Amino acid sequence: MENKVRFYNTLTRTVETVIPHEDGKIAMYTCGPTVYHFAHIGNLRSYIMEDVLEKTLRYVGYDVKRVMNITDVGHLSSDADTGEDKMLSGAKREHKTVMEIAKFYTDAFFEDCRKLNIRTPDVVEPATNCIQEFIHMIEVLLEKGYAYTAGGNVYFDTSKLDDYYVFSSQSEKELLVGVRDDVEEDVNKRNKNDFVLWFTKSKFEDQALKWESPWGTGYPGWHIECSCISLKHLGEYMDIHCGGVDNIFPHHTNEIAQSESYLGHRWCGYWFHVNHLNDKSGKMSKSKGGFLTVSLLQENGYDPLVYRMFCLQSHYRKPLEFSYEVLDNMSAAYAKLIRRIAELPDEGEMDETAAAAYRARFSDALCSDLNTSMALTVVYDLLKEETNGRTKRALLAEFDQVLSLNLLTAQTAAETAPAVDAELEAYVEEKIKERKAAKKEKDFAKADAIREELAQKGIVIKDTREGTVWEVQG
RNA sequence: GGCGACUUAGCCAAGUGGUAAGGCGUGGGACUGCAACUCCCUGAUCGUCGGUUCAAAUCCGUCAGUCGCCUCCA
Repeated sequence: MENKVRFYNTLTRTVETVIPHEDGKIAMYTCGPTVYHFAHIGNLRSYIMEDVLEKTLRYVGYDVKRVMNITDVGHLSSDADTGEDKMLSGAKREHKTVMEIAKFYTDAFFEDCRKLNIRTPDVVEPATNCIQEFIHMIEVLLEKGYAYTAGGNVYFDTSKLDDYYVFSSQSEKELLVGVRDDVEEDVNKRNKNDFVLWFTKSKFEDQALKWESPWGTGYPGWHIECSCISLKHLGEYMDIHCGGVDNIFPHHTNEIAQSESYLGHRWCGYWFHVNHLNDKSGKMSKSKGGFLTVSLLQENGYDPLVYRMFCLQSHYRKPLEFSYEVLDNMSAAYAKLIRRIAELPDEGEMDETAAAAYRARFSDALCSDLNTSMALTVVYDLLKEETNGRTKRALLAEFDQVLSLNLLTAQTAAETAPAVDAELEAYVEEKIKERKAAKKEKDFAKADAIREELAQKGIVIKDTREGTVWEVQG
């Protein structure tokens, strides 16, 4: 039953069944955040979908070990040695040290993840913890002839590989360097796609983080960290490597080049890439600025889980366009869903026949290239199913292990309303009593006046079958 | 210029050869003094043109549009 999770493998460009290197276990790696600024909701889309993948694997019975790095050094705005380090510019912007910046934004990242019910990976490793490992790998690459030094830096020699462009059918000839105006070409490179493994030449006035190395004092290139950190914690064979589609080239391409050259054998068999969240003007990007964060959504009154649901109702390989209109749509859908579930009576005998059928449908949806939209449909179908509330609740709790939408534990609007003091409560209860009397005497004008009076104070009343209820509008 | 993805009702979206799931919204109805909640009903032939096939949203080709990558990016 385990070997049935299928998803699109960027390496083979087909949907494949995952067959792990070690039976029953999955070694999974995720490129973590660059902690020079807040993660925006587009970044978080990837982490949400990867979270669903991880939980799906666990749901069907795999023992998953997941590792994530934190890029706290070496991420230049350009791969030439003239680019400014993003950590450094973040520190300058906020008048803090690089380490303070890293700490602050790492914490902020995991706080966002917590709000979105994204599980923290089993291992989280900052790049700055692994400098010795980076140096070791670079030494081996130099020994094996896959790397060379030039102009003070160490470069990976892409011409030593038969198949550098593993993810596409592009050839070196077809790739243009400098199609964008702002890219500076590094004259030290032997081949246009060679990339830096170690920098010693730094033009930054205050490069805060530097380490001794056989090539001089300096700092690592961007790609080396993911190779080393994954090897350190997951060993020589990794099953699934995840990230956003924009990492396919050059980052993941370079990781493969380094890792397989270092190891001398095939490294990772399955590559899972999540497509971008766009807004009307195109890709939401950290470097473009003006991006949306989870905190901003909350300030605008949205439950972060509404955003999670927004992501789940789409497919991870499709570009998804963000708009407040669609988020409002989802907000209504989520509130309604939670309310319906909250009303399910916890009664009856567990209906095993129905449960088995729904379990099968649910896991089939997720195992079919992570069809989260279909998984949500299974939830809706279950709510409509002719079976008892206890069975539905039990299944929903189970499905929520993967969906993580707080299906049963989310609070309805009434429950999240601000607390009211006793005085206000007495006042409202009195008014409701007055209104009830007015209604009894068919004095609807007075009844409506009382309702309006309360509404002015932000109190909304509703006549339900069980009597009049009220809540303070948050 | 090269590579790649996407295009299904007002919006989101499933569906990979046999005559279109689901959600939100809209409209109508039931309930309610009214309203809200809830419940019921309500909608598309699948970007264009052409081909393959007994049969295509589903396969092939074409055109168009949108988006992404090509050393900042999830």
